[in-house]
Amino acid sequence: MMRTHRGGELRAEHEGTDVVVCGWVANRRDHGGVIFFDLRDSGGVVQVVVDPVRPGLDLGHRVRGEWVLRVQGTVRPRPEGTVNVDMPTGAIEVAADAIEVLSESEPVPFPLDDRTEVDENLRLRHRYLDLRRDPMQRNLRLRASVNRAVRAAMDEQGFCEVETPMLIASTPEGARDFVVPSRLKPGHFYALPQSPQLFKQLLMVGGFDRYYQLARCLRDEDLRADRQFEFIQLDLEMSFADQDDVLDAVTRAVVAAAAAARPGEEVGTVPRITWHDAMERYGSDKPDIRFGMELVDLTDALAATEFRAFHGVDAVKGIRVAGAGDASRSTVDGLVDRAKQLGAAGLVWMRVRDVDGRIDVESPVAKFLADDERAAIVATLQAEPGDLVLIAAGPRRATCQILGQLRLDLGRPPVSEGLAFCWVVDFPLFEALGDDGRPIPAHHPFTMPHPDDLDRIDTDPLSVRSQAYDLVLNGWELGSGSVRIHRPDVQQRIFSLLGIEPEEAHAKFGFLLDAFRFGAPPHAGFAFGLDRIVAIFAGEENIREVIAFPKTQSGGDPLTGAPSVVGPQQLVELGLRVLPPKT
RNA sequence: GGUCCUGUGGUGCAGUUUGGAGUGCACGCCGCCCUGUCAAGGCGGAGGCCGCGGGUUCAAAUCCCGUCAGGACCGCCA
Repeated sequence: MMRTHRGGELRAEHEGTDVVVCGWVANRRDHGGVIFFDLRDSGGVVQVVVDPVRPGLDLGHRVRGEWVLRVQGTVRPRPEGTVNVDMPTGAIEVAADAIEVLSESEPVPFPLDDRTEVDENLRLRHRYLDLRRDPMQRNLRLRASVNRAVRAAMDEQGFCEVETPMLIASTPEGARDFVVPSRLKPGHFYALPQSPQLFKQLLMVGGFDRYYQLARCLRDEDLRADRQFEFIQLDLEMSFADQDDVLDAVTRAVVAAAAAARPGEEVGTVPRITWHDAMERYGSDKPDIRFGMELVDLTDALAATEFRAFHGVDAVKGIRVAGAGDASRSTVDGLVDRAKQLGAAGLVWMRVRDVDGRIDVESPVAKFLADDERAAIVATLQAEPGDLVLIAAGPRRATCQILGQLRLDLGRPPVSEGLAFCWVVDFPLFEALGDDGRPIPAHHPFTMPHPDDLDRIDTDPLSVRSQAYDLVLNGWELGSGSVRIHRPDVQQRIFSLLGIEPEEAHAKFGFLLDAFRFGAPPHAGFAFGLDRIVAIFAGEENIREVIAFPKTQSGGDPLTGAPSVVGPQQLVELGLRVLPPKT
């Protein structure tokens, strides 16, 4: 037997026990007459005491950081006054009787303690060392417990886990596909799945009325702090289910995940907000509802104003920054610049003041506003002396989004603080009209329109809501889903509206449309990103911190050197020829 | 495709604004000393293509141009 215990799990109750522990030397303190090692294993760190004059133990002087040791010894209480209350194992130590060096180590290229912020490129090049560090150990173990909780929650609700293929046909919709050349059919390619979307709908037709999968998804788009080429989604689909059923099932899964990751932190009921309200109140379709500072509509209050910037515009909206009335001129000028950079024509700021018992505002534009208009602004925003008020005017959507961004700039807490899930429902079916006048789907073309809006689909498509919904946590979009169209006639209407000819539809999605001819159940589904939810649970701003072997922003892996060139023979076999680089 | 930030012994930083000898701090590494430390301590030592290339200059870590790498963001991500 290699070991009897994990050293990091030894406690006072083990006193007197003969143990064998294995691990890495996290630190050594060689006093000459006595040597201490901090031995690290997956359970934590335990102190090993070595008396180097004992036979066989003089090698203790030679031992260095990150050597792998097997230590046989006795667990004993630490002497009076040497207990370390900061360590879980601090009450005891392992008195070594024998030490076996299992593996030596060169000096490591960066410290493995968690006090030092190490260059990320260096961390990734030696990810196997980085993984030894406490934050990575914690994050990946947290991730595993989230996976476990999610699976348990899905199993409990009667979902059946089904794997779907990684090598599939490319469809031109959506993100850029990763493609894989076919050897047996040169000139033909597989695509790696952007999501199991079509397969899970086929599973519904196939009678698996509750499917889920921790699905690996791949999209060849530029990387970000919250986006990698490949990522994991909890993907699910339900037959004979409506939007409420899906929201309920997903809520149970994320609440279970939160309970596993953040025990003792109450998630509560997950609120629902319509897309329209999210845009109006937060200026975003992924509202961070952990804090207030909501957008307030001032259009009506200023309907009669003669102030040019507010006159005759689509919308005037404001936010109240509580207590920021003492912001310096350079600070507010910075906010104006920020707003302009975001596309605003300008930004009006007002310091709310108490003038002889009367609340009024101090602002460069105060003189252009009537007394009752200034009063209306203060009243509508419920502003108080000492507050700063920011007002933007212009096209409604843009104005909301600009103020929404300022709201985040000014008030957003660190992402790790608190857990505020919310559902955003009633998304518009179409995002906008394309250059050809055709509506552009906001989700995907299988999304069921809202039944109340169906009659406007031809006359006023942009006003049509869909049965699509997003899940948001602390202002991060975790995922989205929808009720699907399962009736060929409705699907045909949507396709023709989008300008997709029957032949084209058949070429792209023929297998799904065929399947729907043979008794397709009504179904709905969802998918949310595990990397993102785990990152937030872990208090990380960056999903690379919860992925064992992530890619850099330029899509490379400094550890393995991917992507790399392949040999000519490999290309020949695949029927490929590489073009010379563009000059 | 674009904007911005960063790149200095093994590591983390300062130095760059205002050009003047590779100058400094902390950690690590090597050697010696040391019996209760836990970021051990003391003494001594080694270690540099200032990312790379070009330019300006009497002189460049420092200014300019380009390039590479990492990061943040825009575009992109149905």
